[in-house]
Amino acid sequence: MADTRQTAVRNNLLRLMSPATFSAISAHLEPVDLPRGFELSEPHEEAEYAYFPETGIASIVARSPQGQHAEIGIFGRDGMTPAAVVLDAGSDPFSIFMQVEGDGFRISTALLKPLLDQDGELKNLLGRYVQALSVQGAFTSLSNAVHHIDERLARWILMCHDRTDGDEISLTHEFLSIMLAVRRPSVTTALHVLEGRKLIYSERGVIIVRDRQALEEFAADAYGESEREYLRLLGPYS
Amino acid sequence: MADTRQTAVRNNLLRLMSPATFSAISAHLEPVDLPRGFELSEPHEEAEYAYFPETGIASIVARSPQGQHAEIGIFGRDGMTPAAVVLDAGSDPFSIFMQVEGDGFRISTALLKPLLDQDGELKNLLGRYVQALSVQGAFTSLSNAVHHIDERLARWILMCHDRTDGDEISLTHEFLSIMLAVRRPSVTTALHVLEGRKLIYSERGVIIVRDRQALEEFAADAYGESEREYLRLLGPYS
DNA sequence: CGGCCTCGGTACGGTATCAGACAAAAGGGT
DNA sequence: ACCCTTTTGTCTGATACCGTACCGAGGCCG
Repeated sequence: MADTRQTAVRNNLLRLMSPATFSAISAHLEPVDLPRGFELSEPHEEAEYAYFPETGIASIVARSPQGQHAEIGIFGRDGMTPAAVVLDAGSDPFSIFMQVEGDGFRISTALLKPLLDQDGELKNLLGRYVQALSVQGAFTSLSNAVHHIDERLARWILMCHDRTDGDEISLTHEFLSIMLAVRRPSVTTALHVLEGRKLIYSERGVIIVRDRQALEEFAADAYGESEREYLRLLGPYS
Repeated sequence: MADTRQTAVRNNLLRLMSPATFSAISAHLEPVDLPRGFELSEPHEEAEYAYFPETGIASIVARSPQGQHAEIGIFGRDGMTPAAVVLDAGSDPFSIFMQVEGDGFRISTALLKPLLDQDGELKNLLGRYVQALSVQGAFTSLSNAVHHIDERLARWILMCHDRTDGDEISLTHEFLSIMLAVRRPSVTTALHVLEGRKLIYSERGVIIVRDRQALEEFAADAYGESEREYLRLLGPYS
């Protein structure tokens, strides 16, 4: 996309690049559709492309040898993948896939890597994003350890809401149960709790945020720290 | 410590630096004692020094606004702190402190930063470590979500054992309960389980690994993934 | 030795969540 | 319109873990 203008993109990392860096990169950016379930990166495999979403939400999921899994982070227009390319690590052991469909840009990692090596400012920018992502993972870990399912669900809905345009998030209970690493019926009852408090509407295949602020109050201890860290490092993204 | 020879250090990251990089750094390394409880870095504060432990174990702990806390990672001679300096992030929101006393080296972050900026190889080395650390955090998160307390305890003992010289690890149940984010009596009973299976001895203030291999088998699904990732990125460290 | 403080063991009731199964409802395709 | 699949709601019993409290045991100090 040689003619993509930086002010027109929505991905926060692309927006934050210096004009010089952006023009060097944009020559190689291809727009891509990111349908639900699309694999941005597979565990232990070197990714061919780096992705910068414009819309939609991606999940990063860790899987244990015996097949247990849990989501350790999400990102949308606030981020990119793979972090491994920023850290000279080649691959990482996670599944990264689209959870809410969208679109974005991709660039071959073979092209991105040399750009990173010669452009310290770019490397620092993406480094700060990696920090934000890993802080998000850390607070997910804390939340998994100490918070109840309904609070974790509220946190998760808020994080998705931050990354979408409207108030609708379309996903099934089944899917949510994987993200939160709980039973599917536990999601159903937790959603009923949030609905009973008039924080959300819940319909088949879709959750609608009804009272964002009250939802934040409900999530209380579970939501906010990693968002503050992102803000400090990279500014607001919506 | 201008006369520190690279082959004599035990910290794996220092060992892996190129001789040129090491000699540039070693001029500024000061040896330091790291007593139990020593704060390597405080939340939201820019660290004055970077630390490279030679012995002992440090914990990285996240705290929620309401004061809940959980350990998200540990490191000893396999690592360093703060990761933030590698990622141009200034600070991070965690408490990092010595959990098992030891010693190591420190270098002023003001001196380390310019070295990182001009030495891409060094930045990549520490970048790979940051990846290893964040993978460790991710699997901690998974473990918090899906594994039982006794398995998580076994994992945790194994991770400490990897980073110490003998088979003894000295810490109290109280301390362990904070690390695992569980009640203190839950630690007591979980330790009894491991002891009953003859995997460890447990005495006042100290845990002794008795059958390392069986302990790994017990931890099974909880232990190993992040260790494999470290090995891939940075090799063995003991 | 006696006192004290830290640390570890145990007990009791309560509950969040699990495991598994089943049934009702909502769509989609032919 | 119908069937068939996907998604959601609900039930039943089990259990892992919690909050709290209390007591014994080990180590340290005068």
